[in-house]
Amino acid sequence: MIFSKSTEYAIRATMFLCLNSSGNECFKINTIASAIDSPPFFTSKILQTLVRQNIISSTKGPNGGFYVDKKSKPIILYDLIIAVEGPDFFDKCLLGLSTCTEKNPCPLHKDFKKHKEELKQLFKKKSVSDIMTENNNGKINLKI
Amino acid sequence: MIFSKSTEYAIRATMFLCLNSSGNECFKINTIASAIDSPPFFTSKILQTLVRQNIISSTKGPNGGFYVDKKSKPIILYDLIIAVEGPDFFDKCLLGLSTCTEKNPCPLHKDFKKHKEELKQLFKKKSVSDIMTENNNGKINLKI
DNA sequence: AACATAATATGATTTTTGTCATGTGTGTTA
DNA sequence: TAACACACATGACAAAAATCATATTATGTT
Repeated sequence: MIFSKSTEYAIRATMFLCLNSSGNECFKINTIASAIDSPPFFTSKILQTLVRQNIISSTKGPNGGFYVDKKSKPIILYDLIIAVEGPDFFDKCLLGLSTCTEKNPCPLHKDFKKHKEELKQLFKKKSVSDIMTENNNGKINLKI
Repeated sequence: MIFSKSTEYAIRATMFLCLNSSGNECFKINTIASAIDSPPFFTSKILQTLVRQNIISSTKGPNGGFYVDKKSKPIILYDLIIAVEGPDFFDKCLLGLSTCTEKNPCPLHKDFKKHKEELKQLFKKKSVSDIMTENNNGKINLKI
């Protein structure tokens, strides 16, 4: 609805990693992609940008793959989202106006501001691990 | 942020029409497009789909153009949005899962539901004219 | 040394966005 | 009333961006 496919894949893949990593094990891209029903090569590219931005980690070679470092700080959803969508994602104007500011707002600015801020805060306060433990009852749904 | 360019243009153009129509006057596409800083031919196509869906009106010939019928029922933002984005726009899964339902939710479903519903209600209760009168103080900002 | 896997670069496909040419109806005017 | 001009309607086309696929390279493991 509001995210690009790239971001959808990024979130679902990271969720898969957080869900299945008890220690520091790796998952190769084919395992991840088939677990979340995504195109492997495309997903691989997205995960590589996450690695470059230190959101997740990877190692090459046999038994290599992508992983999350359980010991390092948790992955905040907001950071994950803007890593793919760009840093100003949550500050864009609803009507696409670059001139839209607090002083010179677009007609929808006032009405939308509250909701935008709430959404931003939701994603800022929740980590991917938080989400996974919240959903710990029953099977986790990550497939199309 | 959450809308396509098509929807952005549709909303801005409709706002322009509501703002400038006291009686039943017409505005040709070049007037509209330059008022909202949008590509004229592309905008024209979008407005034509709005006409087909009875959201706005149009007439051909000299002094023709697009217009809003002030006497008919107000244009609800929700209707305008789904006229362009499609009827299921506000019901799509955040993670892009078609299997995501209340019984079988995606991991973000519960957290996002409230916000999605609030957004939906916001757009359902406001008409374009409402928005324009709300912003009646100062110049209305519809340009890029 | 052989192999497995991510990293990188390149290209193909699809969707979105934007342009152009022509058709169609409406009003004006001679 | 017939010719003409005007503006939307329609469909074909073009460009750009997003999505997806392939081939090659680099790197770490065994």
